[in-house]
Amino acid sequence: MTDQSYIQTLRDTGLKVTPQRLSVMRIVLEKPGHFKVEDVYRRIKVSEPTITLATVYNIFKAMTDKGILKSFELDGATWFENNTEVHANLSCENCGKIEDIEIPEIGQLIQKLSNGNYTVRSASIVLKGLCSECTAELSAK
Amino acid sequence: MTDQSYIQTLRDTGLKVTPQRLSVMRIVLEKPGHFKVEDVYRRIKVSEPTITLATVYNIFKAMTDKGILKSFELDGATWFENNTEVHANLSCENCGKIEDIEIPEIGQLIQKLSNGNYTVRSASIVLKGLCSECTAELSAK
DNA sequence: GTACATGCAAATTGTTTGCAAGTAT
DNA sequence: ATACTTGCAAACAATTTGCATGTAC
Repeated sequence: MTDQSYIQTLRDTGLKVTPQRLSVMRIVLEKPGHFKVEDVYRRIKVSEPTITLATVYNIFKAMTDKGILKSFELDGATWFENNTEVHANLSCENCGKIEDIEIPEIGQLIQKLSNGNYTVRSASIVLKGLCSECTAELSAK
Repeated sequence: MTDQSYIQTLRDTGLKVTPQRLSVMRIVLEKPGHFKVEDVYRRIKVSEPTITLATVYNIFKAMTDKGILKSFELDGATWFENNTEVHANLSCENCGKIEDIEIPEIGQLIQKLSNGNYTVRSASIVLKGLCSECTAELSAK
């Protein structure tokens, strides 16, 4: 991903282009991942010491409102991710990693709800257990 | 539900029977519902003024650990419910109500994950949108 | 020039902790 | 008798707010 594409995304969604937003985007849009505000803030602060936590909060909120990111809550904190498709996030109680699980059927089930008696605008599916790696490792013994 | 059944539940799960726990159970096990610690605390405090928020937190944690309740996070707070089956909670952005949605297939999908490459110990499915009532009302116009 | 974004400090909200005193078993 | 539970106050973590200054468009 290039800065040009980030700038395009901001323009497309009606957000102004600022160095702070580009800094955040370089971290959270570079590759699939899960991010906490505090962590991203600390990473950016190294090269841009004037940035504040409140600004990073603002940026995450703006990007989520515009559909660039998706958020979910886990253990008292908000996480952000660039995978905006309906999917499950599995939090591994062994290694701490968060793993995306694509479950195409779930997207369809939720779609079906929206065609029925409900209106569904967002879905957060958070699982706790063991990721694929830890499941394999611990059942191997 | 009777106090006797609550006492039984506590004994069965290895929790001691205390007046504070019974007070909480009378509220959260009486009928299907969704509860925040703070709200339950305030309701109990009327008749038992010595109870503290920390105690109510303790009780919810103990009951959830024992599988009597289930929890999920929504808009920065933890909610508890007595429906311990896998289901979705839909938070209505119009009326504020939280509605249970039973989706039998989802339980099976998650079961399937657990039989596959993952180990799933808990699942939290939180939807935002419009509840059945508000969906009907707003599409009627 | 105007509306939007940032930086900063302080406030707020939800939750946890440590510990002494009390109580269930 | 012992381990668990409660009450209380204080601490903590995550997030939000208000406002002056700064910047994108």
